[in-house]
Amino acid sequence: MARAATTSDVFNAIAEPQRREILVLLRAGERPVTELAQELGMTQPGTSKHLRVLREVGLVQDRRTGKQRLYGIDARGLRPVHEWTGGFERFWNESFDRLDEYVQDLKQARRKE
Amino acid sequence: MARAATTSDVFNAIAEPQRREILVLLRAGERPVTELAQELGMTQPGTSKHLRVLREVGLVQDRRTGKQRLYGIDARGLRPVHEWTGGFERFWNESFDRLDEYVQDLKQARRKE
DNA sequence: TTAACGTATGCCGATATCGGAATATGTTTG
DNA sequence: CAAACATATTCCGATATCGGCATACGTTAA
Repeated sequence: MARAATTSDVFNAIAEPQRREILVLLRAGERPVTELAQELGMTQPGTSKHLRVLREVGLVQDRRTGKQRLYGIDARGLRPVHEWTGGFERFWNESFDRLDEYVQDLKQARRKE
Repeated sequence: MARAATTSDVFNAIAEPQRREILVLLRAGERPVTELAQELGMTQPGTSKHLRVLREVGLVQDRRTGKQRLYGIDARGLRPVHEWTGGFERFWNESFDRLDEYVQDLKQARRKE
């Protein structure tokens, strides 16, 4: 088995730097592929492929206007990622000393099992 | 070029479900590989490999106690991910109505093609 | 209809991934 | 030292990835 398909998982979809960059660019508004390609410094087909992945996990939407196809963001899918990482917030909010303390506590609790 | 090495990038490291599960398990306290392997339902070598990736991006630390090697979390590296996704917060904080409206607009524009 | 434009898809090569099995490394105990 | 235990590494196969290039598809305009 190789890695799970990027296509099915948001975590995987945003593991790609260029795709993250696309999302950042789209935050400023809808854009056609060609424009994105230019801003990313990559080819149009390459950009189209990244957009496809993002579309399949639901992070972008597209709509046609004449010959153009405008891509827009739908970042709701990022919320689970934000929340998941948020579940670790105490690990960077607590001071180092307190973190150590916490870890010590855990150790002790575990010993009692 | 294939995908960037999991080894150098936190986004990539947490793209793997099993690795995310490891982090969740470690949130409750330090654990040796064998225990993690059991809880994940995977082999010890397999688990060791995931731990290596997590260690290389700095999300876990290990320490020796006798024959055992205890793995503990160091989730500070997740902060950038949390913050990056936080940059899109307004897209899911905006009222559903407004978002819905937006989506309806997109659909309608599409029907007109 | 045909031409021109914008975009998507298909094929390819190089590489990385994940999991399994066997084995190597390292630590403690007798 | 040797045996037992805990963990890491290596090799492998099947598959997925990303980027480039050529080309197919779809829409508009002449």
